[in-house]
Amino acid sequence: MSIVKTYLPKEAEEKWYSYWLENNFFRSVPDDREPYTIVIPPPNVTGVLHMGHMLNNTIQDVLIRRARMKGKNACWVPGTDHASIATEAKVVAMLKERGISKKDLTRPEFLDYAWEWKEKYGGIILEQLKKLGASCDWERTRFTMDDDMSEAVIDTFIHLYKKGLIYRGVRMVNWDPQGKTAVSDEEVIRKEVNQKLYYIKYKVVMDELSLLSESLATHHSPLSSRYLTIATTRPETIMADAAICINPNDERYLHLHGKKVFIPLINREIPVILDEYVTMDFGTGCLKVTPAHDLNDYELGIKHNLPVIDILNDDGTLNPKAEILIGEDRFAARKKIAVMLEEAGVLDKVEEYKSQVGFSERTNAVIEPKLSMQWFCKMDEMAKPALDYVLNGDIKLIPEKFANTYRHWMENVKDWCISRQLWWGQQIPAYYLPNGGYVIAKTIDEALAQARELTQNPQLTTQDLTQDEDVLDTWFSSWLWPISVFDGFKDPDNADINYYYPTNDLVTAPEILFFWVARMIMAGHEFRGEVPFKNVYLTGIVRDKQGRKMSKSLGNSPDPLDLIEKYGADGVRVGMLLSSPAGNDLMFDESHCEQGRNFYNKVWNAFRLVKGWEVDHSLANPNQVAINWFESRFNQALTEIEDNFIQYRLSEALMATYKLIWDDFCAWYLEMIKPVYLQPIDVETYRRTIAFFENILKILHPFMPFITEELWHDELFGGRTPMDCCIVAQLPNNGEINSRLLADMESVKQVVTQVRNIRNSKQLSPKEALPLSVKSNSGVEYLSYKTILTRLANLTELVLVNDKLNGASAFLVSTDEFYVPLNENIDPVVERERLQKEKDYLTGFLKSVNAKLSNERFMSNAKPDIIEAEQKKRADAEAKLKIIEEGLSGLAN
RNA sequence: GGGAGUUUAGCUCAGCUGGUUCAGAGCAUCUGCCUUACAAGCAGAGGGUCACUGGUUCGAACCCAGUAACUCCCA
Repeated sequence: MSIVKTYLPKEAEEKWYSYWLENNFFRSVPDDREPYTIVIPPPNVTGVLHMGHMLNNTIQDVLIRRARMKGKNACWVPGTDHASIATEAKVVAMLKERGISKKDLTRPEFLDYAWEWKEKYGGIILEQLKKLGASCDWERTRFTMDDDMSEAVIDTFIHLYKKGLIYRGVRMVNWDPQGKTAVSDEEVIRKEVNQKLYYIKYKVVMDELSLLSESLATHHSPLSSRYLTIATTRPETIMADAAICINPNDERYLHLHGKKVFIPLINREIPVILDEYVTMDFGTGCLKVTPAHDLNDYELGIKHNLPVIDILNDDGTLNPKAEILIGEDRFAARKKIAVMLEEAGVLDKVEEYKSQVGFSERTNAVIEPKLSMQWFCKMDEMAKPALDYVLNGDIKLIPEKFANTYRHWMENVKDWCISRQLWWGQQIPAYYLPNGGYVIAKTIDEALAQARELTQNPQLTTQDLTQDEDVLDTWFSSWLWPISVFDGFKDPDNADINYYYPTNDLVTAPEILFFWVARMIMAGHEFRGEVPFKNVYLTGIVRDKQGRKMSKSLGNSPDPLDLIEKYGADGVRVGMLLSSPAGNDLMFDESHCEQGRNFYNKVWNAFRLVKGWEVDHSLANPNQVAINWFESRFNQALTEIEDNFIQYRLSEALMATYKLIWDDFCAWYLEMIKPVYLQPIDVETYRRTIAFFENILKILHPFMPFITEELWHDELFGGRTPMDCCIVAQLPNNGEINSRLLADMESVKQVVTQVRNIRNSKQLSPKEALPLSVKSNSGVEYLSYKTILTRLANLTELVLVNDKLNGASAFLVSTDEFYVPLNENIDPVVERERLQKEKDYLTGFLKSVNAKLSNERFMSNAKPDIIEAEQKKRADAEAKLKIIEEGLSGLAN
């Protein structure tokens, strides 16, 4: 055979991907077919392909290819996200390497560098997706900072501002002191960290009365009433304390009600306040309240009307309001103040303590809760319809369990901080007036007009206006993605948006269900009055074998491109999908890719077999039964696969395809029909087998696009026109299923297995043909399967008998009795043991069935078909028992 | 601390409305085979107290309650 024994994917991948591109198979323009649309979750423009992308995009590609093969107009829109903070960080780092500091650049200069960087590295991830086989319509590639995409963002801001949904205000935000920007809650990663819990004594301000009561009551309390002790992980913030809070029900501290205390080291007086918010059994039960530096304290401060003392600069160093340690970094200050407290004799003790600390997703700096002036988008009003879409099923979350989480979040939604103290992104269209106040406008000219009107001052010039320095959160771009990629803002009634929107499926990670998916739904409702997509398929996290999330810092993630190199894109795709039900984390193991590789190699070798056959037109077709069986089996599998896809059970759809091909087609069908070595095959079997093979290529294509396209074009399948490609072939239609034939064949397969088993256990060579006698009690006509049985079980003869055969190896399939007369004697002891075991099992089984059937409550409560099934079980078991008992008594003789 | 989820074979997971000979699949393992498509393979086989304890029911992996362990989200 001239064809190589193992399939080499590399060449075919490059060849066919180019071919698909050249022939515009990924291109979609509106026509009169039904659309099927997916918008890609735009990866960060700074990103490189990681395993999460592989999983996510493999799923999208499977869905889009299948839709294409079902005759839909399939459109997969690709693109990237400008990722303001991540990209800005990378550009700053790049400039630093070149010896340039961001501080020394003007905004336009910096942006020039940023765009330069984006042009150079921005497309990498999309190129990598091509290696995976992603069939995106690349002509539609978008970037969230493209001019018209940015315009949509600004228009949206203005629209929402006019509606009163955007406002400016001072709020507690997550401050990244390294990036010197606010970040959203979702960009904060909480990690458990070993910290220290410092117990600090605050001196109580004493008056004479308290001194008196102290002398009367102290022996009840182990704590000195001259001091109270608080526990904190952040001693450097004591200078910002506004109060000490205790629980009014805490009997230990009744004597502190209405008192004041001194902050150590700076001796500022602060009140003791009462609030049930304080947990009595945490720490000492005394809580220092620091409104400027803790979200809960901030709220407590508002409730008790406490002053806000902010002692930190934007970069995390202490400012003059701290009075001491001015200019020190917060962590250096923490160490120093511990020493100072110790020296002052007010550090009671230090304990090891584990707690959750927030880190910036981008810079990994410890997040500082900080009060600052920011822009916010109101969420309540928009959240309601967005919640309803999911609750009433207009949008389905897959798996459904995420609806709970979604609901919880939407019912407790907080306003969205949309400003970021960065340059890379869409600059907020707010223009400040010289005397305070601001206007919101798309251009500076419009801003000027508004400003003149507002101030009634026609002398104002653009020079007098200052645009807000900040940019908008990247998610404020990406929430518009399903609309903006089709120009739905610029041109709300254009052909594309009318045709493709709402899109069909969104494939993304549950981590961004809220800050991306939910907001897209809000935007969809706000700007189109419609859902942005109908189904949201939530993938899991790709983890390593030990269950750890794959990450660069852990170094536990394989490079996806290396995997493709090693196992082929088809192998990796299958590897990703084999064990990744929706919503479940994927425990990735390279062996899955190996399994994928083995699978395409199996397909390749099945092809080699068929390819090698010579046809003899004079031969009759001996394989009609096998052909009919496989046809039915194929149609049955088609239904199973379709059913799995409807339920988005992609792993199971793949597994059904895998088993159909490997087990039914290769292990059974091809073995049934393949001619003896170097013998020709009849034309009918040949023709039908090739047709089966072609259908197999079709159903396999969405999972393994490359090998299927490669084989599709082989001359075995006849001539192909240039546009006749597997990628656009139409999936086979459901055909007839002969269930009687399928059931019979299950018995036939069991017979084959049993005979092989006998051979195996007697250590006979597979080459040794054996005779087989059958006493059929079930009505299955085994003689009509004689060709198959003879072939697969390697029989010398198949004869029907009316009586059991003594001295032969026997087995039962259903209620049919089979006998293999062997030259050697059957060991009666072993045989008796075998039969007795089976008898015991059946007796027990029959007993349980009888118990049901004689139970009145079962008979009156169970559905008729259940009862019928039980009756059949009883009949079958009784028949089998009878046969076995005959066998046993035969042995006794 | 609040909420959600998970727990089925060595591993990764199915198991639908409680009811078929129901305890499954793939991988891994073991045994025998280099049998002319494929050793990346073929033919067989062995693996489980369905986390635990109760309850409901004629009947529970499945429903209910509690317990334990793990995971995620929110504080």
